[in-house]
Amino acid sequence: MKSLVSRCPIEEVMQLLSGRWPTLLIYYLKQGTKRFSDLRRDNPTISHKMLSLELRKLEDAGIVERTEFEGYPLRVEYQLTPAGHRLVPLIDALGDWWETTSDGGGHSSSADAEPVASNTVLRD
Amino acid sequence: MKSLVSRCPIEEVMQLLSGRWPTLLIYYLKQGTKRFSDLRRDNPTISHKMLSLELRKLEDAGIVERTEFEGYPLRVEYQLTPAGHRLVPLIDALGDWWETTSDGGGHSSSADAEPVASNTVLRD
DNA sequence: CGGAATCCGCAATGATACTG
DNA sequence: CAGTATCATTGCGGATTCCG
Repeated sequence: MKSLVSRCPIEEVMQLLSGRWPTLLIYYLKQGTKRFSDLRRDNPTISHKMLSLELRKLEDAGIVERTEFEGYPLRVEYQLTPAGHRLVPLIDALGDWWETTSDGGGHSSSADAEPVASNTVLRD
Repeated sequence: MKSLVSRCPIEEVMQLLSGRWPTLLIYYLKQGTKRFSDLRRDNPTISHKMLSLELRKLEDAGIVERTEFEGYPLRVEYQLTPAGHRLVPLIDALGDWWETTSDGGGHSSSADAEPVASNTVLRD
């Protein structure tokens, strides 16, 4: 999905949030400031490159703020911007909608649903 | 994005809504019952095949209901299910968030933002 | 440690033709 | 009109390597 088809804000947001990682990263960032390697630990399956790319995308969109510490070894921290924080409940609402829609087994609800990417890797 | 990485509902919803078309189709379907060709008119840039694929995906997800009329010429109508209707405001909220975030010019707000895919094609 | 550049395979997408 | 099947193409996403 490279070029926009309409000027519709919905399409523009989806262009930003589409894909497996954006919402997941936002989710983990919700927990507070994270370093690059922290996020890699949170999502073991994302490649070095993808993480870097996705973070930049979110940064450009003003959802994530990047802070670089020049020392050694290089160190960079990421955190949600206010806009990013405002986005969180909307994403949670979608997750909530999904649970109440797809099944009746609400094992965990919106604000507390915990991704478990760490060890549960489901491949086709 | 084929396989899931976590059992997180957020990731599952995104797997469904990711891409350019799902949200756009839901948006147009919000207006009421539509035929296949109506939806093609709404989104001139979607291919015949894609529309068919995306509609099936939404149908399988229980967001869209398909009604087939056996007469001739063949005729099929699509409409949002109750679950689909519940999803609409959530998507609108995202569009709303985008507008208040990316700029300060709130020219139109959530429930009334109108996609104009019909003629405004922006390529990179 | 964090990130950019490169190469490459595969899945998603699009064009076309065919069926009911 | 609506949908499927087939084939060609694109570009995402992953592995690797080099730079700061």
